[in-house]
Amino acid sequence: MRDIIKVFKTLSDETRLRMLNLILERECCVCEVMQALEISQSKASRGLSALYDAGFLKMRKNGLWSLYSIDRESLSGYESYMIEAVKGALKNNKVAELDKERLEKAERVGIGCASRLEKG
Amino acid sequence: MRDIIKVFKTLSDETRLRMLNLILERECCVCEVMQALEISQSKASRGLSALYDAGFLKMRKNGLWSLYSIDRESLSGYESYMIEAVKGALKNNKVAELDKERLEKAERVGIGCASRLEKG
DNA sequence: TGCATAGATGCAATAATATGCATATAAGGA
DNA sequence: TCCTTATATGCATATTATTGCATCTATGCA
Repeated sequence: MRDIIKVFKTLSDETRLRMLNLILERECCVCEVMQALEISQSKASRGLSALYDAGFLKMRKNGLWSLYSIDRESLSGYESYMIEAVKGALKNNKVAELDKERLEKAERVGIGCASRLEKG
Repeated sequence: MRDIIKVFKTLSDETRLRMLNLILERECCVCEVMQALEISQSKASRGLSALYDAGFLKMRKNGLWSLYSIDRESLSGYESYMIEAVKGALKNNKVAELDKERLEKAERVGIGCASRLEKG
């Protein structure tokens, strides 16, 4: 029971939902999430680690950067579904769309940053 | 976005999960829920109305009794799935099983009480 | 070895939730 | 009309969550 409560608690916060939705686009580092969502560094870091603790995200380190992405392999069946539900709920949502637009334009703070890696 | 946050918030509480799980068995009145879960009357009433507000339950009045049941017809797709997830998560859970045992034995407080109606 | 940088975290303030107790409401029956 | 009973709710308090700020840690590079 604890696990499912943790999952629901983690998802019952707008910022964390927006983060999850954003990372469905692609792997992100903390600095990109904070820029895309226009939130503080500590808020971004804490939100991501909550999603990580609840089992939604995996993380890899690359130099100074922490790169978070959906943990597709380890998601339980119902967690996968929750993600779909979130995706559906944020489809065509203005806030979520702006988040994604800002992600495109996020400053590439350093070479280890997710988007920079992606573009070679 | 608000709706899904409300759904997640509502489900991120042990008492309310146990209530939902209990009502999956059958329609219940407030007094049965309080006996089955061994909680106070105000806690039972508030928990049920939260589940109602989030769209999981429907309610009908019968005399003095408020009878709550799963609102199968009006559930959105993802809400139905959440219910399945809760059901799965509480399967074989000791606490949840005790809740159901106590529901069987719940005192029939009056003729309008759900279980009494059911048994004719 | 020392500096710069990305991210994590302790602490304190604030906000949001949950809960008990007392009381209100509404319906049935005397 | 008054009394009883099941449920709902206002209020005060307790509990938990969120967040900013400052600071710490770990890594890379000069």
